Amino acid sequence: MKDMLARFPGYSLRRAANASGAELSCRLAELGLRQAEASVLLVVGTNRDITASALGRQLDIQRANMVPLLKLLEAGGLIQRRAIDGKSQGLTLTSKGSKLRDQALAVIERFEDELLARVPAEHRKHLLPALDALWQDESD
Amino acid sequence: MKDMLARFPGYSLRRAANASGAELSCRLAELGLRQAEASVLLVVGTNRDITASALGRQLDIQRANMVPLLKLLEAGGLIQRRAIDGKSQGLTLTSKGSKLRDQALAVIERFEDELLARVPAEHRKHLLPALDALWQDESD
DNA sequence: AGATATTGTTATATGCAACAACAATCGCTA
DNA sequence: TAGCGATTGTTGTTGCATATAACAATATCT
Repeated sequence: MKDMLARFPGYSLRRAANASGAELSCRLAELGLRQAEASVLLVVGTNRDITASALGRQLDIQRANMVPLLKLLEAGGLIQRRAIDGKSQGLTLTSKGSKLRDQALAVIERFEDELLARVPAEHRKHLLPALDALWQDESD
Repeated sequence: MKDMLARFPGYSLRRAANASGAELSCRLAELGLRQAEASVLLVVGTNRDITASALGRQLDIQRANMVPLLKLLEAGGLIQRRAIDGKSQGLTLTSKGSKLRDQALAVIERFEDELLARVPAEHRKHLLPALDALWQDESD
């Protein structure tokens, strides 16, 4: 049965990420947000005037893919771009964006709590550090 | 910086899955396989004459999305379909498919070993059970 | 000042997954 | 056993996330 695949952490990782991702997407959709958009709101909210490409690096989203993302957020009146110099542009939340950010944060925190609650107590505190080791680069 | 997101297991889960998934895709590409295709080979290899929709259920792939996947594998001479009854069709690996399955398995096992090696020893054994709790349904 | 790197952008391609609809077939039950 | 409901394989379409290549404008380093 699932013998073949369930013993692979990598496979479990993919399935778990898909399952939980789908769930989170559902909940964020009620705010009219997708995951990538919500993550942008969160980061911009705590990093005033962060540059578009710095944001992309932090979220591991290619510069090119940030464009439609930011365009949409700007069109929705959630973020504001202002020129820092002739090349870069700083990002800020509008007040509308800031409110939505707070709502998104609440949704996400609730989601994360429930997610963690699903893992057996013995393993719970190990999950985050184990996951972090799989992607967090030593450098940054 | 990453303060905002790194404390969320769900976010870490997504990033870890993306990172490791990209890596695995790379390695499987050398065999001309994508992840979904490799997983089909593995499961069909251990479940002779499994039905297309049963396979989809096991891999959590919609019936509709199995079609092009299986079509490609069949066109590549890796699997064979034979009618079980007028409705269902059983899947089997061809000898070519079987060989490729073995290669894929070797690649995956190596990948999984290296993946696990990256997580600190204290957390290592907790990873799989913790992940499983996030998606494995109690039922099956 | 000039070579080099970075930034924002366009355009395009791929992989993966979701949904709706449909004809054919199977299986249960009334 | 006749028929109804569920299942199977399939088509077509959509959306989302991600990847790459190319480009003009600008900043930065030497």
